Amino acid sequence: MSFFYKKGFTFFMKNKLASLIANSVAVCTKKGLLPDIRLPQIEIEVPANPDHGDYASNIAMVLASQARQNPRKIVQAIQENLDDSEGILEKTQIAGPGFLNFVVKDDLWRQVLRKVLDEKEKYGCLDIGGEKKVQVEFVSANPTGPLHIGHARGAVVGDVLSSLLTATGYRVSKEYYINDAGNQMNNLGKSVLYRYRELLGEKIEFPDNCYQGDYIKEIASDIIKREGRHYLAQNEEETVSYFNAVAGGVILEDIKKDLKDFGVTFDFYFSEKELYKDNGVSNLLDSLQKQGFIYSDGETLWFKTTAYGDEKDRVVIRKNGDPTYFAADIAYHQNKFARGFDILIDIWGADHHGYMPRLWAAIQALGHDKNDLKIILVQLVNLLRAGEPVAMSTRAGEFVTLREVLDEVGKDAARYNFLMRRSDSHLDFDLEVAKKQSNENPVFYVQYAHARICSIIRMAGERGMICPAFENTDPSLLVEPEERTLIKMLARYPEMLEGTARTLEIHRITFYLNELAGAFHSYYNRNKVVTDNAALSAARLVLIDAVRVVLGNALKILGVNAPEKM
RNA sequence: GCGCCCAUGGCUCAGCUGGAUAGAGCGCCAGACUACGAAUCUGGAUGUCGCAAGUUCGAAUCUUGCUGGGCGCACCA
Repeated sequence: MSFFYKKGFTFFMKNKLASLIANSVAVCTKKGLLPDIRLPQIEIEVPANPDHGDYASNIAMVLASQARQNPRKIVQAIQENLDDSEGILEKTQIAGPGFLNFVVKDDLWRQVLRKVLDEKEKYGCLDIGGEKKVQVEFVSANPTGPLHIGHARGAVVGDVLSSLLTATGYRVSKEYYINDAGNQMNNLGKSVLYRYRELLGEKIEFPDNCYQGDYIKEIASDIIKREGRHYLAQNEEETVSYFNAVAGGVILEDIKKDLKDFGVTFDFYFSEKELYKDNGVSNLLDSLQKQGFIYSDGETLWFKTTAYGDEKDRVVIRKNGDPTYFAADIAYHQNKFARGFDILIDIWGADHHGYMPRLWAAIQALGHDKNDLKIILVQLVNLLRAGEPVAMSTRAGEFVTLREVLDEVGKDAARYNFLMRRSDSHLDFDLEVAKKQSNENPVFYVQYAHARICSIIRMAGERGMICPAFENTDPSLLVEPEERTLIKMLARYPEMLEGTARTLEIHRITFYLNELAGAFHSYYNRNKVVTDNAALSAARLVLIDAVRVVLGNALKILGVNAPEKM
């Protein structure tokens, strides 16, 4: 019997069972038990209740109206004519309104352990991406201040998504877009100048649009230390521009360092200024105007985004002649495609959702499919401390930075907490809870399962029982229901990754991990792994080693440490 | 006013894209270490899946309409 299944056990079994059913229906038709009908897509599902078998098919209910027969009668005919010549099934049963339930032989399930242990850290890696080039753009915060907790969530989502897509066969590039051409950056330079003057004795009223955090003061004070006070006498515009560059550079380096300590790295930092080189933006607009996507009302230039379903057209060149942010963004996305990416993924704060239609319109005008740009919205983080909201304001400089969160709760807990909800739903992040080393904090639950397994294997080794290879064990000794549950869960891992990659809903990984860790803890408390029975111990060591591998693989995608001791 | 998202036990959320008796964690109650790690486990109580229609063998899931909440609706980024 061949157990070659590239996309995982479940995928393999579903195909197998679907073809068994298709054959049986054909036989039934030939025998006159069923009328000559068009066979629909055969769905094989995994029942929520294990009493309903390992897999189930609703085929009889789907056929019922077409065949004008009672579903129970149809399913009986199908069951009786099922030809399991390979002997993969323990039994089949008919249940409910007409489900056909399949129980797969335990021997077959146990082969999953062989696969996990053969492939080790590669187990779960898929090739569904077909080496397509994907670019994930995320964080992209303007270097006007340190990253705060809201950025942190987007950072983890982008980072984990990138790891996931890499593991499932895409070629991924992670990019950070630096908005350094607009007037926010100008305000940064101005803010530094105000602090500079203040530090040198002037009395300053800070305008609303200036940044007032302490980091601005530090940068101003560094400039004074290094270069003195001569900027007081110089042309303000030049000084602001220079201070801009200095401050932007310093802050960007700090951001990079914070991200690195958070486990987030980028392949590329892209500066908005690049887009304006060689008149890039205006050349692009010219060419779009020739194609009829852009028109003038005499004073301003408009992009006809309504042609692609936006609610109104959008300005690209203002009355004063300056291009809008949108204009640069069109050029940026054209640039991305020009670099050869097949799929673009943008990760935005959910408050930007109104911006989606115009960007989709733009890429369609550029000749791409709407589906080539996927936009993931990340909802804001509700920061709490012991249940009480923490005030946040960027301008006033009152916010909790990524750095502070890292220092307070650590990388693993912070990352895991951000991954426990769908990214498009609000997230309460409680600093006190994230710090707790208790079961209120699921990251420890999962890490503990991993450490516990390592500990058992260590202890077995000390007693002279080295964790054996699958070939040297008798897996048929694994007969406990908890063992079957664990094996089935390991088998589901590649399929879970596939669904996660397809939907880009990375929270599914944390839910899977919680379940797997729970199944293991439960098993552990009921069954002793290392016993006097050498053969049984060997088989169980192989089982928990496979659990360890899968826990480790999934945690690796999340960028969370899988400790051997805690 | 228009558009997008959301509504599931007391709280925070899942629900594998239409399946069988809707699940976890926290909290509450009652139990389990002379034991491979108790950061764990076992059992119990809690639900008109916001409301109302529709689609079909079958709806938390799809359609429409309400109600209630979040967020957008710049020649800001």
